[in-house]
Amino acid sequence: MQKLTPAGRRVLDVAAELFYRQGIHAVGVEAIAAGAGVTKKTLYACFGSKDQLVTAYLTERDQRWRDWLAEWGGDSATDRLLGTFDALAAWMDREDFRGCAFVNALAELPSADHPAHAVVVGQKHWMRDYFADLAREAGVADPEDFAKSALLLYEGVTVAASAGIDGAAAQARKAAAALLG
Amino acid sequence: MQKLTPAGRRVLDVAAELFYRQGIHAVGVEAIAAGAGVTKKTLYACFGSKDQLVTAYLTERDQRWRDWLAEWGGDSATDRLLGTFDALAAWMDREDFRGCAFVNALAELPSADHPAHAVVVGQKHWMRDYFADLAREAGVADPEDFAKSALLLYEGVTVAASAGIDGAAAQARKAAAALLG
DNA sequence: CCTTAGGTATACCGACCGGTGTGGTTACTT
DNA sequence: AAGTAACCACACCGGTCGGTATACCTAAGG
Repeated sequence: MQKLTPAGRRVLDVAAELFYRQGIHAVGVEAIAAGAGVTKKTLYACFGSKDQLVTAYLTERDQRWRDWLAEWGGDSATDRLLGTFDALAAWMDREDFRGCAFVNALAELPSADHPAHAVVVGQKHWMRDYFADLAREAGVADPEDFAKSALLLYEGVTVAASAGIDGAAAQARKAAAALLG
Repeated sequence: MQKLTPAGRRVLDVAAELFYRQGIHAVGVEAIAAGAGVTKKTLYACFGSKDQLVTAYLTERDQRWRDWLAEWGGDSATDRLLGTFDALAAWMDREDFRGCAFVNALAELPSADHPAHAVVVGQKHWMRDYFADLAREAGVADPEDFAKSALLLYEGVTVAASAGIDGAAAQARKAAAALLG
């Protein structure tokens, strides 16, 4: 995403908030423009279409999550590996959680042709590779195998939490530790 | 759900297909009525509102999944426990999978007041209890703890599969077996 | 000094949304 | 024979959707 004009920046911030909070289909461009104190004309000048605005929203959110993870230190590779679930717990605490934005987007955008689809798929594969890299560094016997299981636990956390199941992140961390052996 | 008239039955079948395939917001009552060969008047006589139709769709899908699980036999409690992931794999193969209908519904219906919300939450808690009961029967040391982890894996499978990750169900089964010790 | 980028405001477009009203037809029940 | 439940056809409602058109304003840069 190239640099945005001040108005474009406001639009993307408001869109991100509304899309996540209320869902993509449920939010109209009119409401986004109004929330950003901007006319629809400006919104369309900056993003071209609602679909592209959605894609920009997901792309930026993906980047923010990767930055969040990168800053989440840990002494050893194992610490950083299991720390992923602590980072997730902390992320979910920041806002009133409404599930994984990428999973939610997938639910609302069935067409595989939608540009947002690739962003979501990319994010999940990146997470799996992230787990695999750390597992390799930690000397896990089969890093790819562990990474696949870790991804399942990771995705399970967001779903379970949004369905009102408490302590999902801590549970996932415990299970992942058990799988490490 | 009380018994439906033939027209109501067709409406619910078509609605289930369209809601799952295209998403709830993306499907209008007009399209459902047309698909069922029925007028909107009849649709509203049978279900009252789109929200109630959505709720009926999820409720029936929940029941179908429980029936599917119940028929999925297994010699021992452990077999039935791990067999859940085989049942899930088979379920996902039946149709061209588009994720967990309940998770998708949650993504599209942010309001916790929506009657469908309770159906989704109920389904997830039922699954956790299902795992816990089987784990207890199988003599697992801490059945509740295992059930929580199993639920995470279970939810992870549907998300990962819809994000194009192959072999998620088999991976979950393997991980669950490892957690059983 | 004049152009251009980045805005403003407002009105408009066709299409579709969930939901209702009116009235007529069929078929089974009592 | 009368009544009723289940359905059809069709027209209509106010509201919102994503997106565009016209016209004007303002500040920065050659």
